[in-house]
Amino acid sequence: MARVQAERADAVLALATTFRLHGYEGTSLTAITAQTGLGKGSLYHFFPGGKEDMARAVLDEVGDWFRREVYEPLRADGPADQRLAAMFTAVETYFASRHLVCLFAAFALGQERDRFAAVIAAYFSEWLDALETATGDRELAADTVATLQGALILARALNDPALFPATAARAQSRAQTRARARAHPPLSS
Amino acid sequence: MARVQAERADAVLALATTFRLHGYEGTSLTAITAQTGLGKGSLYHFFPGGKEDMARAVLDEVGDWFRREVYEPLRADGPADQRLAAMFTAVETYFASRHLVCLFAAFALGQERDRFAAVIAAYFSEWLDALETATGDRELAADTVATLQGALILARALNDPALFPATAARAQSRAQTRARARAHPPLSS
DNA sequence: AGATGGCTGTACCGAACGGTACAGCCATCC
DNA sequence: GGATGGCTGTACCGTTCGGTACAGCCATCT
Repeated sequence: MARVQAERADAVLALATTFRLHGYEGTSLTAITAQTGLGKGSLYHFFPGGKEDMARAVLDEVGDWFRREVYEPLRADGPADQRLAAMFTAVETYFASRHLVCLFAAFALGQERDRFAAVIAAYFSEWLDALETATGDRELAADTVATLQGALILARALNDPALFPATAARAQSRAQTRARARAHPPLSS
Repeated sequence: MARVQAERADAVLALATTFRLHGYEGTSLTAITAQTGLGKGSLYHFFPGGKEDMARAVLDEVGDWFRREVYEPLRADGPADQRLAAMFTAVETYFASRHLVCLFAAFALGQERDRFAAVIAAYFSEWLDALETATGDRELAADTVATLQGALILARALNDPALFPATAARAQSRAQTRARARAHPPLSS
């Protein structure tokens, strides 16, 4: 029993890499068997729904990770500066070891968006909500997430990994400055 | 003779829509024949290199458009405010009628990135260079392009088309403000 | 030791894939 | 009114696709 869940979880980790590198359409079952080391029989035992089932498991796993490591800290107690810093640290280390690809962004661009529309929208709107909770500014939240996502694309497109943390750092100080200004408004406002 | 080029150009336009909606891997020759109204024979007459040749023609066409309508105005004479405004107007109207998908971003995320790496990198680095020329600030250029690209993803993911122009408008005023500050630095700096 | 059942590899399926070959249509030009 | 050649539809190629069927291995439990 424990063996089952452990190996399925391992498979999900390997699947995440494959889907990240090749996208949904571009991921073939052959590539999956190579990456996971599992035969088709095992795959369809763990994921009766086939490829879509596998992708959904990966999206769920990633979504849970962000919920736990990114969104919750944003809603925690403490100064906004600290909560924002926690988010940026988590996000930067996450994508640095994930080939600078956000799975949800990749799925949002292709035709697979319709198939996974609900879970994709949930991922981003939860992120926006948590950031709005931390900063009190919905527009700032949108600008921040957009900058991060765009920086991932730029870093991939220019094949310049350092561009992501550099852009993220500027977005962080901008967000912290504006959140601070909002918490302690100047007299003129 | 004129007939040839005209029909190939028409095919490229139809191809752009197909690749935008389905990505490179997700675009089948069957879908292409349906969208363009051309049989495989005609397609392989116009594009001897097959699917990759078709995609490359589309990327070239889009790249030329941006070079002409976006990058050149950024390098033109006149106040930075005006050049930036021209860029944002062109970009917003462009993507609004293109399903809010940047073809180069979509290709940068998938496995097709390697195949088209050079032309993808050229598209973004030319954009950054032109923006740096207009604002004198490389980091501002990166932040601006990243915000625009991220806003496209957010708008697609949340299925909220209005999010793109709203985010773009904030990025525009931010860029104009900072470019203005750079041109007329305050005494403290 | 024997039975159970979760798990696995392999062979295979029909469909669709990207790509090729080629006969012929039909507007142009002499 | 031929002859030319750009262009087109169609049949077909080998390969790979996602998915299924199933026999059997082997750790567990009695």
